[in-house]
Amino acid sequence: MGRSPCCEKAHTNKGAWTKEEDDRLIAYIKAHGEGCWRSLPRAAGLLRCGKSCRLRWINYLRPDLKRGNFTEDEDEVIIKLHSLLGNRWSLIAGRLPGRTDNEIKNYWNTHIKRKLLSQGIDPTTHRAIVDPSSPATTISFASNSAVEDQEDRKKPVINSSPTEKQHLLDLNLDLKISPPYPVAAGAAMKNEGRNSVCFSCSLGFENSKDCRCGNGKNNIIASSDNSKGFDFLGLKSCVLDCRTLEIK
DNA sequence: AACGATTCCAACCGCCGCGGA
DNA sequence: TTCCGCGGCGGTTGGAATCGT
Repeated sequence: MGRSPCCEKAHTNKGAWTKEEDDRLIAYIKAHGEGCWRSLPRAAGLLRCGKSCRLRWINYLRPDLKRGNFTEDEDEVIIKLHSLLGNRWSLIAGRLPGRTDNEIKNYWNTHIKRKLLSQGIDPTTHRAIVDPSSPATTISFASNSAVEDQEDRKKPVINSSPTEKQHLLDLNLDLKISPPYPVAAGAAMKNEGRNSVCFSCSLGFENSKDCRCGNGKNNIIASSDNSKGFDFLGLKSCVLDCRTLEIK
């Protein structure tokens, strides 16, 4: 039994897309926009399954895609976000304009994994690979009360003292989203002068009466950075306030 | 030049969550 | 409340391109 296939497999092409198929897909989406992927192939005159069309469009044909090598900055952002989000490639891609989840996933598997391993960092846990014969070292992006400087807080903290090691050894980087502490959030906005958003806005409820940050349309305050899309989790600016995340 | 090994990435597969009936 | 269809996601694969011998 099981789920019915997403399309009639007997009459669909597979494998690499031809120039003609690309042109048809582009022309159709330009004329009608992205929409019902299931019916798109037939409407566009393509012998492809809807999923295949969607993938081709999103990963290759979309006009806003940035092609070419990843920059050092992008590398850093990917590593940082991966340490926080794990293999949530679509979330990571959402923070890198012009990059797709598939592209980032491939890049991670082919480049970054190797790069981290060569630096002695486990790409899965983002911890230093422990050599049983040497003292354990832990790398953590968790907020560190001993490091108050904002810039320093964004850098990984390498701990190798036995006491700190004990404390952080079982740190689980699985994250849980929780509302920011009102006072802390307010203070953060006031002190840091950056574009933080309240929990309502971070969830996309920018019209909510609960909006406290002023980014909502009910509280129109000039916001240069957030004019395009909202800053979910504060990751757009690559500044993730650990106070809004609870580390298990 | 030829061949095998390795790397890279586009595309596929199957599962999951959401929303509508 | 349950079922079903759909879109989206992450893991995996196949084959082209590149490299090394």
